[in-house]
Amino acid sequence: MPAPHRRPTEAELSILRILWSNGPSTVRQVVERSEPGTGYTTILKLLQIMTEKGLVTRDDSQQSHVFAPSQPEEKTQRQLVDDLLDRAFGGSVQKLVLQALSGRKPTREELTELRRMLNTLDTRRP
Amino acid sequence: MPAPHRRPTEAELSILRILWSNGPSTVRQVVERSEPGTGYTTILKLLQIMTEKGLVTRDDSQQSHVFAPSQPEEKTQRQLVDDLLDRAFGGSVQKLVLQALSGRKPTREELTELRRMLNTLDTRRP
DNA sequence: CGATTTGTACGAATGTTTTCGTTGATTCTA
DNA sequence: TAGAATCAACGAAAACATTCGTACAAATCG
Repeated sequence: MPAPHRRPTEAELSILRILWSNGPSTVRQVVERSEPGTGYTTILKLLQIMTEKGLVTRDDSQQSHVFAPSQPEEKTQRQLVDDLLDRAFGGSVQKLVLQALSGRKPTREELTELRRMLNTLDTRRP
Repeated sequence: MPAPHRRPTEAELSILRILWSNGPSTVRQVVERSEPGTGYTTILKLLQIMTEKGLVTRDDSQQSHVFAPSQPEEKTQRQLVDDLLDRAFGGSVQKLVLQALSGRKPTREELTELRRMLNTLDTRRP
């Protein structure tokens, strides 16, 4: 029975990002897309740990096992942002958005896009 | 020479939050506001490490040293959110905001407030 | 077939973060 | 002033995260 999800560590998140953008992958495929110089067994070990934690699933029907994220990207992202919201922003979405936007200057298009998002959330209200 | 800022760890961030909301504090004051059961020397040690890292400053002119954050809350928050943006959202502010908002249902007031923020950012454009 | 390549498993070394016991100094109090 | 309370310093243990060497199995190739 898969334990409840712990937050992925730094190295684990790097691997998840590769799996999300490239789809289910073998160890070797992950290594190829990792930071150059990262050892094969390092990635393998991490994937083994991630399997134990339930962060990824493993298909071992082939000789080279194939790993896939067990959660959709969005769900993990939401957990991470919720977590940061609690840990650093006292739960204030406004403050978080403000800091996110003040870091990089958003283009007018991005602002428009954000407004559209807000409208969608507003009208879809119960 | 103060080393460049590393990202505060989990425990360090909890302490920073207390310092931000309560102002400069002694070890004891931080302990009182920490998770019940946290040992005095645990907090002391963390504050010593944080002083070395430059995350807090120490006023030792009194018998009980007084610690204060060396960066304003907003600056650290921005570092953290920028960091998460890179590590988990591929730099997309929209995706981050979307996940932040879809987590907790924002009230209409919050949405209004967010729109006001966007407008301010828009009109203050160079 | 025998050698090389490609793969998993595992354990141990290394590094980092968190916790706490102990020591000795200073201050308070009876 | 003696004993109790409060404090900073420090080192080491415990917990967690990362990296890699080694062993051995399966597939591939000459």
